Amino acid sequence: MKELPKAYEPQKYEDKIYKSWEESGFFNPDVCVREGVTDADAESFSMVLPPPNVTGTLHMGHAAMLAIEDTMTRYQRMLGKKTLWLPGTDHAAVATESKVEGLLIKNEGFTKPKEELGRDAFMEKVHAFARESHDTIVGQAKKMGSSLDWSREAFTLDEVRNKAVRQVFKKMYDDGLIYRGHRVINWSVKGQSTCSDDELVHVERPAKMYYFKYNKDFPITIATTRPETKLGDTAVAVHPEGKYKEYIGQVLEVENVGQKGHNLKIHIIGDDHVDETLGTGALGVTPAHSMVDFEMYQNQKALGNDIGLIQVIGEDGLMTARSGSEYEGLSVEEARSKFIEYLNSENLLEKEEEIVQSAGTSDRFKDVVEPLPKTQWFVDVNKKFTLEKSQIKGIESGAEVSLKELMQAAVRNGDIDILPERFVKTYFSWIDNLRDWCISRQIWYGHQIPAYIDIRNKENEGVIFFEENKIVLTEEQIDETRKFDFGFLMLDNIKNFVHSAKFSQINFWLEKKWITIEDVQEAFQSVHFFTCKKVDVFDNDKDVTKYHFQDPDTLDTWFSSGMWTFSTLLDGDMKDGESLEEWLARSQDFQDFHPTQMLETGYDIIFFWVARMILMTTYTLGTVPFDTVYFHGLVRDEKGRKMSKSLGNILNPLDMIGKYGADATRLSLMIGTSPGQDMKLSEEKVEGLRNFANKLWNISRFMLMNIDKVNKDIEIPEAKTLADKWILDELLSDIKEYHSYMNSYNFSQVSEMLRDYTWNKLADWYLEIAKVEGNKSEILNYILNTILKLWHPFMPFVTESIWKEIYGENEFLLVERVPSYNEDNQLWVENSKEEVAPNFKKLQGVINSLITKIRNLRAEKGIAPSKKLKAYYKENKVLEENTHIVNALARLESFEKTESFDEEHISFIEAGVECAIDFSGVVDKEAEKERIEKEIAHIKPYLMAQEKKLSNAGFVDNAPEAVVNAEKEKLREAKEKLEILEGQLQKL
RNA sequence: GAACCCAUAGCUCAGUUGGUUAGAGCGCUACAUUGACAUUGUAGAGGUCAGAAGUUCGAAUCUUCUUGGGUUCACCA
Repeated sequence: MKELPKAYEPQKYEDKIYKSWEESGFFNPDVCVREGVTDADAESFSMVLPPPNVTGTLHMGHAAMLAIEDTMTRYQRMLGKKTLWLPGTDHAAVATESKVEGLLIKNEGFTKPKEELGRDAFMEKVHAFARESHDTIVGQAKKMGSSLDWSREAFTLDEVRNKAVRQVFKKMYDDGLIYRGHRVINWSVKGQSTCSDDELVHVERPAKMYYFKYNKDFPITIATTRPETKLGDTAVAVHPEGKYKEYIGQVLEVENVGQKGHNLKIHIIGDDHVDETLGTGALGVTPAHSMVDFEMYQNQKALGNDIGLIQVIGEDGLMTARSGSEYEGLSVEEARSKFIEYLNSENLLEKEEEIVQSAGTSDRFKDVVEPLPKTQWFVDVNKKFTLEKSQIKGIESGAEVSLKELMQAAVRNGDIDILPERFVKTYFSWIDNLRDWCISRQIWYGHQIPAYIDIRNKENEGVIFFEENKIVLTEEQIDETRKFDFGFLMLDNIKNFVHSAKFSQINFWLEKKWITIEDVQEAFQSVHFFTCKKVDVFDNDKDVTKYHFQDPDTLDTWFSSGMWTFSTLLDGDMKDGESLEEWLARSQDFQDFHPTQMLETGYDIIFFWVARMILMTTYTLGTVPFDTVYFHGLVRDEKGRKMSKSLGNILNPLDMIGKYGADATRLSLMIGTSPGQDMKLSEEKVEGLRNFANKLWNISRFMLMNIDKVNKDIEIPEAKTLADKWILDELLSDIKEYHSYMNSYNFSQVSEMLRDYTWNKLADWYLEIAKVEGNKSEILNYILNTILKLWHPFMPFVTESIWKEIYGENEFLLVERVPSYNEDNQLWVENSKEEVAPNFKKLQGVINSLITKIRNLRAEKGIAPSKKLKAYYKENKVLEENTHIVNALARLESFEKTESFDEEHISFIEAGVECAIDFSGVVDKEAEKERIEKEIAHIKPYLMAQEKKLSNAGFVDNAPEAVVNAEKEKLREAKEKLEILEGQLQKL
């Protein structure tokens, strides 16, 4: 006999409970084994938390992710597995840097923060922001109740991950998969950086299509929405078999395009991609400012026809000198007007057309990207390499494969399951269209590309790595270095150099005559560390070559997060001279927990992250990163819109937790949702589930008041009454379903089923009966323990709070075993369950409304109830078994005690009770019989016809085998169904 | 242009390989209320499962088409 407070107030319990979990150490599987709550030889379950970006705070999408993953984790832990859910955050390179830039402009009055602050000071701001953001995120994750093993927390940009990144980069470079290529890339003028194809968001906008000729004599009209780029045209592409084919191969000199003296050599080339039905049927080729045109340029080059490439737009978004003196320095818009003006004045413009165009926009910087030719780092996804060791189905160790093939094999051959299945199609169609991955970014925040350029190599291509940890400097190198007065450290023998703005640093290295990777690492962090490129800037007077220094490129953030499943499991620090393989081999966590079992994330990052993890992991390890991918939907507001600040429709998880508790917030993100389907969330839903949490609390409160002596480990007790049997049997069959739903990740179904059991069956029915029947201590104890365990993965706080209230502060529901289903425990005789159980409720309802009606009548007419009433109903057979009804009547009796009924009202109640009897299954049984008989009558003639059909030799011999088999299958199915129906009839 | 998803009660959504009388939550209506819980209880109303055709003994479920909404990718001469 214990008593809980009257209402559950989440705010009073949640922080305390989370703290107790953390202090217990049970989020850490090692502690669980050490403390004996998990068997040392138990199976392991591991999952990484998709690391949130350190760009701010968590939103509802993160909350959904945390809720689902925590539920998965807690379930696995309660199954007794060694369970690891590994936390971390993502530095989110571009996103974070541009966010900080924006904040500095907005809040601190900078206009160009990076320039104004300089590298060190700016990076300090970024790091401070990232730290703060990280702390917020961790705090929020804890508020949600996430059972993450914080002792293993990682960051995509910390030292261990950086070393892993450098190793994998080098491996890929050595395999020839990473290369430096000059090609057209997406350039954000605003962000002064490249963007990968996937980072573009296409935005529809109105545009004008201009039809024109380069000059009066030019035979072919072309069309474009970007006239200013036409100053850099080097070819016109026509269909090889089309109307202009006679021109193919000609080079037409076109003078004075756009301005006097701007002459172009236009090669007429044939290309299959040209569609004569579109535009003018010919295509002006601007290799420098269009990806498609660049490909044509490359194709021509491969055929030995160098059509040339003219870059007319610079990285600053302004026209270059190559566009002509009148255009140089103009913005693209100004250049466009000027060029159109020119075309008009020369009467070259044939037509203008209003069209809608979708423009590639940088997701991070929000400006329309400019395709520009640049030298960048790429990962070649088509090049074959030797995969030394492979555990992937269909790929032998030592096989020659490309990254694309690896990514395909991992999913196609069943090593990775993707749920819901339809995303498999999305995945493959993405891979089919995958181009080489541009991995370099011209920003400061991120993993610096671990490659250095030899400035004395004119080609700018001398990329070599630090092969050894420690490099001893020769006298020659030291002399060489001293020649440069701007702080170069020349590493001649390995063709590397380090430049530091801090001369003292360089001098220190020169003094000690050797340098280590750590020194360079340190330089990364604390001093300016530049790669440098030689540019064509000459000062003719002094005849001195000048060098322009450029900050080193950093890696696309997905390069490091692509390694997340294994980089997080690496042991502390990499030892000197150790290879990645050796490092992994001695990392216990990697041995224990990789591949992970589950990856749970939003479908919006299937390409960015999921695909890249598959790429990086299959390449590096020859294994898959995870066995199953589960995609949840995106959280939208109640009108189905994306949550965004500008719409002001953001529901903040912390607000929800504060108002309704973490359990309600979590459940609202799981109940009524299905995998991969977007979910609409409203505050009302959270509120409703807060009510449920309170209900659970009060159910427990009531049950405890009726339990004599609590027992944590109580076995299933004996059922004494029909009601006992019913409620226990419902529980046992729900346990069976529970596991089957949990194993197929049907969390919505599970929670609805549990809610139905807890609220509708247990609270509304069984507990009412228990009040009357009494003496149910053991059954109540057993049921209470069981539902708390079943609910725990979903509602960890309220269940753990109740558990501790009952069994004491030192007990942890967190590591209890979830009840398993056992066939032998099934108590109920099948038909009696169906016959009686559902009707308890309906009878109660009828009686209840009778009470109401009688009461109203009494009020109206002043009529008293009969004292015979109770006895009358007690004689009724249906009611004999149903003590609840008896009780209800007893209530009526006592309620009406002082007055009396007349005949009329007794018959009125009789009619009502007859109605109740209708509900009680007696009549239902007949109806059910009738229904089944009807269905049998429906199937039987079909069966006979089908059998006749199949015994007909003419049909069997002449029809195709597949058809005959299909007919046989249908017959079998129908027979099976008939058997089931007849079985049901038998029971009735 | 292509692929995918969605259309089921007033709203938000479930509905597992086709098979009972299509379900839940919220909302609504009526009633109850000293009780573990008003963050409550009981009951009720409300659905030609978007439309059409087909396959089938049987279709919300499978096929095709149509309509409306959405997402993603691509193209944009």
